[in-house]
Amino acid sequence: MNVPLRASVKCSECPIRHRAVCARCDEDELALLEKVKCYRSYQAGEVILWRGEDLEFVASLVKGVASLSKTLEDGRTQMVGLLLPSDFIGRPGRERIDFDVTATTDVTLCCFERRPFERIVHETPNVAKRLMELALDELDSARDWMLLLGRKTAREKIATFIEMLVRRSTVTDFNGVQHDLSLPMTRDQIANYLGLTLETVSRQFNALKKEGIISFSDRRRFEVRDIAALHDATGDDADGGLID
Amino acid sequence: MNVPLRASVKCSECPIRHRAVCARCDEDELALLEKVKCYRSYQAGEVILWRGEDLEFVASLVKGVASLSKTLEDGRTQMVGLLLPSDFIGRPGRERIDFDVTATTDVTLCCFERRPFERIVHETPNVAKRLMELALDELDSARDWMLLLGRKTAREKIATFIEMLVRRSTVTDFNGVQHDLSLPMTRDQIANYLGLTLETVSRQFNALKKEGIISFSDRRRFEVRDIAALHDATGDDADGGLID
DNA sequence: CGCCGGTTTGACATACTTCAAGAGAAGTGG
DNA sequence: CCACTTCTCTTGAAGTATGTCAAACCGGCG
Repeated sequence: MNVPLRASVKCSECPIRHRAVCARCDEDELALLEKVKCYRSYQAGEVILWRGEDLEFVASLVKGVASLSKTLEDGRTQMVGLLLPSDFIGRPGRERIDFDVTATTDVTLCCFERRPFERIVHETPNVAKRLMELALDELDSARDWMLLLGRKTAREKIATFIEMLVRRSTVTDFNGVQHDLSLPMTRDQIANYLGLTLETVSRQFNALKKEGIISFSDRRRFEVRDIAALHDATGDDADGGLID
Repeated sequence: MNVPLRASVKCSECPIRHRAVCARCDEDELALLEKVKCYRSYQAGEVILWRGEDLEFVASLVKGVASLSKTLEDGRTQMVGLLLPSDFIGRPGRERIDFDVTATTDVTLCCFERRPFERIVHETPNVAKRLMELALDELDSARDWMLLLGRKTAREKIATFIEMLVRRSTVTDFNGVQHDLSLPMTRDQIANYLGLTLETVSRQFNALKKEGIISFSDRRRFEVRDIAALHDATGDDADGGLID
């Protein structure tokens, strides 16, 4: 459990300043948080929190990708959430979590000890409010995921997954040109995310490739060649959830 | 869209007083809510809210069962939530919802107009806090459901579903004796809940019946004969989530 | 009585999994 | 720099759980 502490960035220069739990804070409130925060890093594959473990800290994800997952007795596992920068780990008023949190890529967290943080939540409506928004956003995406898991075909699942990657990455740097995107996880992890096997994931990726909808420059980096066809393959309706 | 208004029960005598959004309110706060509340009833099958529709009210479910569902272009549908008494419909700060809400059985709601309610939330930390708890509970059960949808077999899904019914109903009246339970929905609705077809649901019910794990007194009423075997069939581990 | 929605049951189809083998990359140590 | 291992990914062949289609059943109700 290698958890090197790293120097923190100043809040005012933090890349997730405007989206994380602190998004609505004014300067004074930010100073309050700044006093108790500390950075931690994890390598890809490291477990950040075990299911059932006592939560000693809560955190904002600053950099990288982490996943929430649940496992059945016999080892079948299902990811139940994907955390991207600005997402929050841990909940006010909860001492435990019922899933494992794992670093999918190298990850940097902005951590707060749970107790002091809860006091701040209690006294800072702007933090409490933002926390509520984040929880509701997660609920929305959990429900989209339920539709995918329960009703979509393998092909639709893969297409939806790719479309989500495109959307969540071009949000950050969009200037007309489509860059290569990279899969933040292995086929196996994608399978656990989509409720499939890794073989099916592989076959569906290659099917979309053969149809010219996507192309790979290497096993992890790809490009979308035909975004309309990709969308058609998702099974969603025309404007599906694009009401940002 | 038949929405007869019904006389409200006094909050102090309300059956969901201690679990709903008002659970943490004191007498004064309750009076505030009492002033703006009103009851509405819906018949089984009626749509309470359409996806995308403007939310004019939010509500607590007082009596009955309602469901949240999402539908793909070609008609495949997936339930993404089941609302039981004390569950909340609608979210502060959200003007729309991205799923349909339908009355599964006859339903009674305790409604609040959205705007006045949001003002109350803003000024009443006890309501805001409870709303947060309810959202987090929903998030937890959404994640359990994702594991079920993504990784469980038809048999495990049915067993899990029955176990949930047992748990949520004996919570209310537990006195050692196990009464008949009734399925609050049709096979078709159960199928949409579990990500199956109605035929598979029917077959799995009958399989469990043949094995003596459950028995039916009629198509809707059943009894659990072997609760240990039922639990084994869920695929969950021994103490699975029973940390109430 | 006859219809009707919900349900059961059977026969068949198939999407996905499972099992197995091999191909590429990527790292390790000599 | 080259074996050697290891890990991830691909591809094929075969198996199976679940879906699809169709018919019959059942209880309730006009």
